[in-house]
Amino acid sequence: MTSTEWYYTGVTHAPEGERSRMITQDPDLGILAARLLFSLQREVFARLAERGHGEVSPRHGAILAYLDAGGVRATELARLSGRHKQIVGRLVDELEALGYVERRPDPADRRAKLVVPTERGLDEQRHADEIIADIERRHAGTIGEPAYAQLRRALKAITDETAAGPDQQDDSRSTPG
Amino acid sequence: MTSTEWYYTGVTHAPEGERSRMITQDPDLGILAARLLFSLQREVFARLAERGHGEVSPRHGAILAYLDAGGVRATELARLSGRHKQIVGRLVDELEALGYVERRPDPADRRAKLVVPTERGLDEQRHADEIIADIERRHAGTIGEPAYAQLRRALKAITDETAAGPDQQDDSRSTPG
DNA sequence: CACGATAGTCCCGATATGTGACTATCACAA
DNA sequence: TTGTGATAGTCACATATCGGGACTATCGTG
Repeated sequence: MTSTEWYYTGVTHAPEGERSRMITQDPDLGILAARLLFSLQREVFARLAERGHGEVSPRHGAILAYLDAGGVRATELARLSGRHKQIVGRLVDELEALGYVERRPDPADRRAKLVVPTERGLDEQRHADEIIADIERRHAGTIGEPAYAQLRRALKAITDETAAGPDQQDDSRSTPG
Repeated sequence: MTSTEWYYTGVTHAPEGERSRMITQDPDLGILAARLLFSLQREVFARLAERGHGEVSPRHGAILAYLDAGGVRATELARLSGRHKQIVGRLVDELEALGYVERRPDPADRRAKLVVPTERGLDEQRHADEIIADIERRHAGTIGEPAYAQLRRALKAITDETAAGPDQQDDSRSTPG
């Protein structure tokens, strides 16, 4: 989790000298999004560590989250995750060294290589999926199932409005899996 | 925007070879949070740049978001933003060089210094507030005012459950100020 | 007035990211 | 079948960013 940025607030007309307090009481959308993301990252990777996956960091989530058993090209991973292909290459190097993925030649294109999860990589994915599902269940318990379902729909609708790429920094550097 | 991490997905039981596609169709909470945060960051700082504040980055948001006219101690900013105090010190150095803040001695404690926004800093805050409010209005238009109000309440309720500090990376590196 | 804690800063090393260039291969068309 | 421009992946270098340790000044308490 190299969390890398902060945000702002839509607090309206805070009286002088009270801004920092108002922001903590009525945080803007950026702060809410950041808290949601980083708290999720913390918990997911802490729990992954307890389950034998202590060497992967949120950075690797950009790769792990989008792998599937059939293999995915690095370029595709870059597109999905919104990272530069050089960075994807490095992350794949690291994951390969840790035994989470393998590179195989793509039979359909000799320039390309498929990034394929190993059994360990698949295990990490399963654990990460479980952990996130568990967190989501907890949130559903906090605000109620219907409210949580609506929250997810609303987030999906809002985020579908915007696209993103390497120069648009879409991604979810937050997904571990 | 040095966005720095990605996340995972709670996709349940994706059939082999279909994971990456399912994730894009039904992204997990981490990916949703990341997209929300980074798209907001991109837009806020792009629009701030158009309004004469092109030299501040999302990193500075951790400071700018929590300043108020009365001044805030660096330690308090570190606590609010979840960054280490060394980093806060550096960000304040940068903002001071750019003319957004000043350091003044704290009359109540000769060890401490108050970080006080200059007129330029206050201008940035006002613009950032307006931009975020505008984005929030757009989102409300997309999913409806009541749904958006509920989204905000739900996010607040969920994020209030978790605290965060320098070693818990709460913050919202996303807020510009 | 001693003692432990706190505010802020400096220094250094570790981490992470971005850019440019390069090779191999592909797709398409003349 | 050969030439051309585009694409996949990688290497190397520069830059940005962060984290830990240590240090000074000051506080607060007994």
